[in-house]
Amino acid sequence: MSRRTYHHGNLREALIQAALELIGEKGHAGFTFADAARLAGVSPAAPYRHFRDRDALMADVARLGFEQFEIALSRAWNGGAPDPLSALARLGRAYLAFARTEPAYYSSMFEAGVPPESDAALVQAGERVFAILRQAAGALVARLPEPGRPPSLMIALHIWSLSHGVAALFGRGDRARRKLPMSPEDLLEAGVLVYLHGLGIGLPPAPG
Amino acid sequence: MSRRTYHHGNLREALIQAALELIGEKGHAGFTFADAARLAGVSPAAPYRHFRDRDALMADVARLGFEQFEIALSRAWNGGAPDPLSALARLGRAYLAFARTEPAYYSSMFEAGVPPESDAALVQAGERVFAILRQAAGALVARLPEPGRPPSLMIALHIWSLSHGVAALFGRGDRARRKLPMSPEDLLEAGVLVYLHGLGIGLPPAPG
DNA sequence: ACATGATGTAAAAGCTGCTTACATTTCATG
DNA sequence: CATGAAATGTAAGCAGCTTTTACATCATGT
Repeated sequence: MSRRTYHHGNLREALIQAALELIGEKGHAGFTFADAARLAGVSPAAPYRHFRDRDALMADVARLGFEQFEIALSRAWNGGAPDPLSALARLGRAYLAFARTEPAYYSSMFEAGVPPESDAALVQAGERVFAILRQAAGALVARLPEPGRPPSLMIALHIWSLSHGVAALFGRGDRARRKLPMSPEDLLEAGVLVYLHGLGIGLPPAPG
Repeated sequence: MSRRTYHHGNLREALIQAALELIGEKGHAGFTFADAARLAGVSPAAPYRHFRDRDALMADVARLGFEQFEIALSRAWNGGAPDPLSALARLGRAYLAFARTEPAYYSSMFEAGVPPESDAALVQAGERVFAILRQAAGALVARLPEPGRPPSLMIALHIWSLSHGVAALFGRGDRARRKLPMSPEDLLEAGVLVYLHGLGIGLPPAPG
């Protein structure tokens, strides 16, 4: 891991990777600028050439997390094909898969206390993620009769809240708050099906 | 705020109050053992007489948070009176009120990364909170016909997840992730009503 | 009264965050 | 090429936090 050249060559990326590794190991609290520098093989002052301070690195990790999240979710949604309901099921599983396989990203995005207004690119990345949920909600609601159709914004907020709740409480392996009698994926899918049935969308879910 | 006696008298409590104050101001990341000691008017080494380390203080704050949370929620549920649906609405508002008015407690409980298994009393306090939700779900499901009745554990998990999702994403004033066209309370209540309607409980919610 | 334990302080070692001054490399431009 | 500027890294240092150790002070029970 030691380098031969004076210049690292790609320190910015290396620091982000180091941050992800450390956050994944010890959580967002036990992540240290100096540790990231060590892991990248540079002096403790070098990171300041690429990030204003430790918080700026955290914010960048969160931004990248939202960008990866957007890729994963939009791929899962796949334009709503073949039908919105099965696409939504894929979307939910992709949401939980991201929280499980990328806990470092997820906690930097939602739990590290990064002030969203600190970085315009960060809020934009978050907006693009939400736009996917918004689009999915719109496709689902489109099958309801026009009058009395519930607002798709509210549906998107409900689905997002339920997904985040399941992911944050039960969706991260050992750090989950509770043992479940089912997988988080099944829990979320069942909840969304009940919710959609309450809206008049889809089939009544099989109980049990 | 300076004391006259050599011994503080109630340093343990004072440190917890100081921690809550500091976490409320700067978030769980920017909370410092030394700062809490300063705020309590003692030397930086004094807290170690009452807490093994900084994380132990965080864990105790989280435990107290769950205990306060239990009091607030059980009072709101009030045995399900006068009827489970309106009691559940109170419960939801109490959940969000706690997250809003006690953000320091809430973030120490759910976002600070306190390992739950570190303290048996902590997990027990969490269990007692969940027992309230479990009880509420049981009361709600009791009005459904016995065969095909959905498991109340699952319902409790869904309601908890939705509540936590709304609270974490939108329920903390300035630190909320997004501006909403409605209050978090209304968002949660609408979501729960749709969900319960999907289960066959309660009246169909008014759209809009 | 007085021994003992509980609770505080002082001092110090090791770490981190961050700044400043300096060293090395890369790169554009003539 | 040559060469100066910009980019990127290092070294050294200050301030603050965490934690430990040795010591000081107070409270309590017999």
